[in-house]
Amino acid sequence: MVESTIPVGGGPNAEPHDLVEALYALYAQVHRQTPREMSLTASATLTRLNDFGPARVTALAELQGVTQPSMTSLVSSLEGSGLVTRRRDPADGRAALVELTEAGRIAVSRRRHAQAERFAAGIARLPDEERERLAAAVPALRLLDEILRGE
Amino acid sequence: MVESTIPVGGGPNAEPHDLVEALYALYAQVHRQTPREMSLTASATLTRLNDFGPARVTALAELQGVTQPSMTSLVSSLEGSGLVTRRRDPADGRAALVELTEAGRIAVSRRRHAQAERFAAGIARLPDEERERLAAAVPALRLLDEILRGE
DNA sequence: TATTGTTATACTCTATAACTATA
DNA sequence: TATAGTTATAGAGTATAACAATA
Repeated sequence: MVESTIPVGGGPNAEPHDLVEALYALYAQVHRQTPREMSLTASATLTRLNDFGPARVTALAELQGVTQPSMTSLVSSLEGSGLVTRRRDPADGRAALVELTEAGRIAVSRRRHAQAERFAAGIARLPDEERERLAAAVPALRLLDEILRGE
Repeated sequence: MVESTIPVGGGPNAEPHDLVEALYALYAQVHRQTPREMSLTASATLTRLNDFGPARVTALAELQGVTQPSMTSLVSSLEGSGLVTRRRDPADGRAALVELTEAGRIAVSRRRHAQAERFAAGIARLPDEERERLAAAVPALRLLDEILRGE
C-alpha cells in the first residue's frame, strides 16, 4: 500500500492519504461555503490574469486544465460580463491576448475579500500553534501545486 | 483591505486568502489529475458511505451541498453502476437508506489508492523542509474543516 | 400539514470534432 | 503543414418547480 510506505515527512502519522483526505474535505467545505457567483475555473482564471498579467487563451486553458474551446467559451463569457478584454497579439496574428479590465480587477479583489473574511473567522478559532503550522505550510501547498502542474 | 489586516498567524506573508487560493488550486489540480471515473460529489458521497455507513438521500445532499433532486439523480446513477443500493428505512416509510455495495467499497479503496499514489509522487519532490511543514499542517487542516462545518 | 423522495425541465460547464486564419 | 483560436454539437451535473407517498 502506498499509504503506508511513502510517508509525507516529519509528521508522525501524516501520509499522502491523510493529506489528500484533509484537502478533499476542506476543499469541499470551501467550495460549499463560498458564494458561487462564478465557476472555479472562472475565478482562478481571473486571479491568474490579475497576478500575472495578460495571457493567451491556450496558456490559460493549460493552466486551468481545460480544453482550448472551453477556455474560448469562458473568455467570451467573461468578456460579455466586462471582466476581461481580448486583443490581437502584435507579435503573432493568430494569438489573442486576454487582459483583465478594471471591473475584473475589482471582482478579483472582492472575491478575495469575501473568502478571506469567511475563513479568517475559522482560522482565528484555531489554536495558535495550529494556525502557525497552517501558515507555514502555505508555500509548500503552492510548491506542490506547481510540481503537480509541471509533471 | 482584509488581506493586509487579518494575518493567518506566524507566517510572514500568509493570509487567509493565500490559504484559500492555495487549497482551491491544489485540490482542483489533484482532482483533475485523478482519473475521472466519477464526479467530486460522487466520490465524496461514496467515501462518506464507506466511512460512516448507510444514510438518507436528504442527509447525503446536505453533506455534499447539493439539492435533494441532484442527490436522487446521483444515487440512481450509482445504483445503476452497482456501487450502492437503496432500501426502505424500516423506521420511516418515506425515507430511503442508501448503502454501499461491495463493489462500492472497492471503488472507494481504489480511488483513495490512486489519489495517494499520484500525490505521493509530487510530495516526494518537495524539499525536505517543505514536506515536513506540509505534514505538520495536516491536523490543522482537519481542525479547520471541523470548525467551518460547525459554524 | 410537514417531510422524504422523485420526476420534469432547463441551464452551466466541459468535451470532441470540424473549421478559419495566420505562421 | 503546424499553430491559435473559434464554432458546432453533445454529455454530465446541478438547479427549480411540481408531484407522490408517508408521517
